[in-house]
Amino acid sequence: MVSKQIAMTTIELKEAGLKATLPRLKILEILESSTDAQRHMSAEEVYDLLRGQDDKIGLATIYRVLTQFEAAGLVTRHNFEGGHAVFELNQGEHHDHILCVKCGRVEEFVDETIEQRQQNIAKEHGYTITDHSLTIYGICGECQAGKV
Amino acid sequence: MVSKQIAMTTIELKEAGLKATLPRLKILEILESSTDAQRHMSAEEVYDLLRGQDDKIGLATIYRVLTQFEAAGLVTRHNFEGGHAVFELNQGEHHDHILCVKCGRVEEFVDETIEQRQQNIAKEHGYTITDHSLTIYGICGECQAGKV
DNA sequence: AGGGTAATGAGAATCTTTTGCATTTGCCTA
DNA sequence: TAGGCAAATGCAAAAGATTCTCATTACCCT
Repeated sequence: MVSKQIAMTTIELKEAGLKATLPRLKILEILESSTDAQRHMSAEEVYDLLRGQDDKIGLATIYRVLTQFEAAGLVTRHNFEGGHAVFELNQGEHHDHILCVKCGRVEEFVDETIEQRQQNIAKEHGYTITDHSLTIYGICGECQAGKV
Repeated sequence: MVSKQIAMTTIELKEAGLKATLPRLKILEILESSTDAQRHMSAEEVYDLLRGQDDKIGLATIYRVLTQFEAAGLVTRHNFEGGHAVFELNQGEHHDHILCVKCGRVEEFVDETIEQRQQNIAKEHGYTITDHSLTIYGICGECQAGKV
């Protein structure tokens, strides 16, 4: 039921300290219902998906809301290559990304050793970590296999 | 002597398979003479430096040349946070970055353990690595010390 | 030195993201 | 539950970064 979905997202927004407005609910819904293959979406993609289901929400609002979600810790913004940022719903633990430069597929991974080393490196340089981003670019198995 | 500098950069360009034009020589010179504190420059910054020494080179050319340099392996483009790319001359070995979100300082580091783990992760996922980028964001010692 | 080709400059165009402002909506109180 | 205020939204314009177009200029080869 849509109403139950909405009810849940309303609570999430309230908990994040954000007023539960319709645009915010819709955007959060889009992010939560995204499949693995499209967990990483640009503002434009969210905009198009919402237009597709004829909830017209202004692009400016999408940007504003995603930025607020980021500040509230609900989503993470990634500056992968390509000139536009992509957003991902925060769920589960922190992870890094490996993406295919041919087909654009994005996969996630967690590596405790790397996490640990990063902490050490920051300490050695006298930094307090606020964030970090590790992205491996490569060619995925499928793309190596053939079709391009 | 400037002429010796030019002579050297000319050779570098030729070796990279690029015609040795004046704009390319000037841009390469700027990159090579940059201090550690400004090894990572945006196209706009290169443009301003060149204007400062009254070699007026169009911004479009800066972008074109930097992109060619990247393709030729002379420089690396980084998409740090902040909406604009920065370029860095390739010299010495590969390295990653740790940067201060307060003052913008960028430092470099190399960690063999992390490099190794990345290779393993790529292999586990069936990828052939073409590139990777690890950036740690934090607050440097100086900025923690005081002056916001 | 002369010519063909590739490179450059300037500005227009494009793309992504932000902002200003009038209008609307969520939420709290009476 | 209605009323009102502050916050949120939509639209259009602006801003910032990067790319493209095309006429002009500069390399490089012979």
